[in-house]
Amino acid sequence: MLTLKNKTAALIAKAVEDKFGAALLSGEEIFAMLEYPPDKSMGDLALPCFRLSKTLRRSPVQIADMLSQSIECAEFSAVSAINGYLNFKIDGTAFARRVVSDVFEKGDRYGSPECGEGKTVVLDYSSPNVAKPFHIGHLGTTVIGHSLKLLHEFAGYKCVGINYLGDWGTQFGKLIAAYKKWGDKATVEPGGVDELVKLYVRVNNEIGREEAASLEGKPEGTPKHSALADEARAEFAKLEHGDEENLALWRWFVDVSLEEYQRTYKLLGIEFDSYKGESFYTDKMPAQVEKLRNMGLLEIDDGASIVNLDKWNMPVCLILKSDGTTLYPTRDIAAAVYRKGEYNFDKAIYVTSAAQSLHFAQWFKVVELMGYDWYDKLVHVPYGTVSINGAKLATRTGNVILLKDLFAEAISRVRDIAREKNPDEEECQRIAESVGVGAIVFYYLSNNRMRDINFMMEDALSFDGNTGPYAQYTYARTCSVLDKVLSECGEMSCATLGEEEVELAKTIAAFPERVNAALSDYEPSVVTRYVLDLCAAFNRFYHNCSIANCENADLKQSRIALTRATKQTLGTALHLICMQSPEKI
RNA sequence: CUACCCGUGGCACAGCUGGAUAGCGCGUCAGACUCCGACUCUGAAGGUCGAAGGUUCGAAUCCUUUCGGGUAGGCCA
Repeated sequence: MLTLKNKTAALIAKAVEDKFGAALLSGEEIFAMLEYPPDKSMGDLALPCFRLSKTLRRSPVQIADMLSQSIECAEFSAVSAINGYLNFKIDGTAFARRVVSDVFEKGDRYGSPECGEGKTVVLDYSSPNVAKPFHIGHLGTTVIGHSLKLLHEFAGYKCVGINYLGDWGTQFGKLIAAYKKWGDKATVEPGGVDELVKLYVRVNNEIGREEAASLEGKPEGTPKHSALADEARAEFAKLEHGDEENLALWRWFVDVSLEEYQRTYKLLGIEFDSYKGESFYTDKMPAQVEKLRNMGLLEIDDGASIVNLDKWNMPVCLILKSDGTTLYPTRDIAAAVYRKGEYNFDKAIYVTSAAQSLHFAQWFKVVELMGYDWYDKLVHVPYGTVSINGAKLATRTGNVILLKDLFAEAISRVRDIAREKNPDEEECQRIAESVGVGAIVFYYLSNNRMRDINFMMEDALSFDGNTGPYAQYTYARTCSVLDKVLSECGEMSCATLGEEEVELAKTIAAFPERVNAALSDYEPSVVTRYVLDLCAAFNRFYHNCSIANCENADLKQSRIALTRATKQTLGTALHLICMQSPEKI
């Protein structure tokens, strides 16, 4: 459709020139004005002529009339003027033939914008905090981030997926202190992150209790105190100074956590190229702080070192605390500089909650002020917050869903259904994993990423309507039909096609521009919605047209070809939103 | 207080570089399997697009104001 749109725009531009003299409008201008009519009975492509009436000094109705008479093209079965709109109806059969052969020719590259050749993009996403539960709040960054990676890979970019682990900070002092007090290998080894979380919660509660006790009976304004908190600080200081015991414990905590996260990543089909977390950048920050200071960007305010961003209507960006220690933005800047050096990226994408938008705007600005000319290659991709069945996420009240539990639930539901049809236990498990996890991913990626998501358990796990299982089922159906006609090649014939077939071809043809939109808006949901459009078009076609049982031999070949093209396109589209496409369900 | 994001049928969401009767799913009601996998398809009911102004030939879409919800705002990340 894209190329047809181009061609149409050129044709119109020429017609305008013929009728009104001189080159009044360029093909690009016309291209931008072309749109898809709301109702297909009006046509397949339309040019509203209202805006042209000023430059062409005619009424829109007249313009449409005049142009309709002077445009001829084999691709169109009709060009008509209606109420100031110039409508084009394409020759469906010819169009479908072209689309399908295009799909066959490009294969799994069909739909790629091919705009990333020779370019590198670094994507920072998922990035869980070590020793903390990996819950539904992390689903957004993980799944949006990975989909963006797949989209960029599809476009030809070299991609580097970075899991910027939260593996450093005072919380490790607390954890180490807690472990030394109450923990042991025998519980943490099998218990994993859950055990670490228990220790962390316990140490925090204990510190809170000690602090409250320290205030009891004391006059107002007495600073609170906790011996355990002091201990935790001391443990972290030891860790920072390279104490071997603490370092070993820390590494172990990281490994235990990562091992567990990997299970979730594996279910999602995600692998990262780098796991360099916060700890990696600790020794890279001083150089950047020094640079800031030398450039005179740093101001001291209340003892803290800040960069003033008044001019850009933003609050100050904190670089160093009054005790001289670093902060989040400091580390992000150091990490960005390091990554630029390491990967020389053409784009660095950060997928985090929209709650961090200000933070990113601030440190991006600081990077610019530091004179790094690649500051405009930094992209923050925010997304809305998640609530569960209408209630806010809260670890304290227990209103959280761990990702591993959510997936386990989804998988078990699918497995129950799959068992009824499939006796092979191993295959059931495989299917259950891809369909169960796919249901959740699809549900999540259905929404515009900026919208706050209200995670409705029942909807997420549902199989009816616009769901992941529906999409995968449709894919499996294309496979199943093609299985029946294995021996036949299924090339487009000269048979005249009906409405459902042409509609399907048009939907297949729309894929490239949807991929383009998803890429330029950093919006995977565009692909998700495309998947639904394609499934709807195919199911309608499937319902109304016999494929394997079609009696007209020519028509049958065309229908098989359309089914092949659907399978190819749907498979690619599903892949782009982190979904597997099993051949059988 | 300031900034950003969101506000579309009962629910959950598309549509937003302005364009022809505002779409899809769930739910509700009514239909369709001697037929390639019914996790399917067809139809009906249901909306003053939060509200008010403005710009325009034309506004869910742009501007202003306003209401409601969310998030953030110097020593957390």
